[in-house]
Amino acid sequence: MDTRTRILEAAEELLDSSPDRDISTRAVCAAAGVGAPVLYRLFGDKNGLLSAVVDYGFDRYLATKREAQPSADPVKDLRDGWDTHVAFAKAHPSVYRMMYSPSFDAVPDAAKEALLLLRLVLERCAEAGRLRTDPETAAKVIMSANVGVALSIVTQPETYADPGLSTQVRDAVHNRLLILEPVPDTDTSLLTTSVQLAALLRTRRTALSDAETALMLQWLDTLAAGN
Amino acid sequence: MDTRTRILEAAEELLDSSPDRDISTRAVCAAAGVGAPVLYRLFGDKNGLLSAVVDYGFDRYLATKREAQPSADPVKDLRDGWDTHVAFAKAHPSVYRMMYSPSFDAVPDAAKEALLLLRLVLERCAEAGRLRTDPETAAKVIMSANVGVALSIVTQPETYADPGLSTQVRDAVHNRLLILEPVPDTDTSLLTTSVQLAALLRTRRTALSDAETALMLQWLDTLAAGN
DNA sequence: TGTACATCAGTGAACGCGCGTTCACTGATGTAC
DNA sequence: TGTACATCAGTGAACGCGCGTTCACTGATGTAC
Repeated sequence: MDTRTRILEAAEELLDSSPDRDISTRAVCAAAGVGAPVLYRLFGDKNGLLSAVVDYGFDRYLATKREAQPSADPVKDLRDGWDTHVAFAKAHPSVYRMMYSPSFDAVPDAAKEALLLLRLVLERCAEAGRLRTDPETAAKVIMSANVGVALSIVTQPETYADPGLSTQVRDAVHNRLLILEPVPDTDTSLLTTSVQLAALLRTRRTALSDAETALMLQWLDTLAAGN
Repeated sequence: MDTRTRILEAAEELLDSSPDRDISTRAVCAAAGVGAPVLYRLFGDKNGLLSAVVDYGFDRYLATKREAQPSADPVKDLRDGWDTHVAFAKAHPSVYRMMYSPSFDAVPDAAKEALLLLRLVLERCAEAGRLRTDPETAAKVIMSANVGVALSIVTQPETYADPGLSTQVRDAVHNRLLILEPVPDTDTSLLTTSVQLAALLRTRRTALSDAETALMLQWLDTLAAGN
């Protein structure tokens, strides 16, 4: 293990055992067995060290995501992805908190890559006709709930440690966004949705003008009749 | 406003504008216009001050919860409770983060009271025959998802600020835990149907032209966002 | 192959500032008699 | 009502430690000739 990694892991270990989630560069150097100037040559300053700790966390997190081979069942992959996320949070509590509830202003770009990887799985679900909403929105819905569960477990284990909790939130969210049986007839669901929306438009006041509503109803008719 | 409150609000304001979410007692005293010894007489030490800031946050949070009169529809109260939670997080970002993702080891007892108040609403839902699971579990499921959405909005506004997101996560979780009314909430079903149809239009070829589809998607957005 | 020199990861020791915290004191207010 | 005294929220000024950071230097390694 090179010096840089040794310092990063020492920092992470100290963060995990620090009551106030703060560390001194001196303690990190002592734990890693190096003099202070080494840390400053490698990381610039304390902020540089902390950013590197977060990056190192995301590296390992994204590595677990990337090495997971897509299976034939994208919905299963989606569930596995949720569980992997929670497992990472449990394994690296301090780093996870810095990743998703950081002390800095900005969350690093790696968080966006994590969201992107989730969206890719959801796009596979969509292609399989299993997704109810667009992948972009679904990714944000799932990610925010996933982060919530993981942070709750990490910050309030005595209340949220129950292993069934994560599964329940996961399935609650997933089952709302996904179509459970892989059988839906696409045209029918276009038909059904169009008819349903038309009924709502006819009976409710909405944000649309009368003219817009009229034209929309006409198109909904087209869709409902459509080939 | 008494000195104690003035110090607490000065501390909160400084926290909100501090890039690294940390403050010095000196800066707090300066902002509150008092000498340092006053802070130490009132709060003991810096940790005492920060704990008091969190407690003060929970005080105001729980106050909004308590003053909300139970309506005839517990499911509506449940939805309102979710929205109140998110609104508080947006209004007090730093304090909210200390409340639900604190730097200390322990989350204060007030967090448990918040969970209890949520459970009380759920018990009313259960009495009305509207709850699918036990209130205790449902409370944890809802709370962890609610915290996730709120923290995502607060820490990554550029990605999660979309006001529809919170509603979608809320409804995804609620609709799984609750038994829907015979007459479902109009706005929600308009939202759901619009989003659903938009997803279909984006992924399928239909009888509509590209131009028609584009305009329709725009209107569906309006409906989904709509009042 | 041997010598001279550049490179660079490392060391020991100190600097000095910002910070949490405390000391000694003041002035206003309430109260017993 | 007036006086003496306790209480206590406040002040100005300093203490001193921990911390981030840097200085001057070393010893190993690679490389040109």
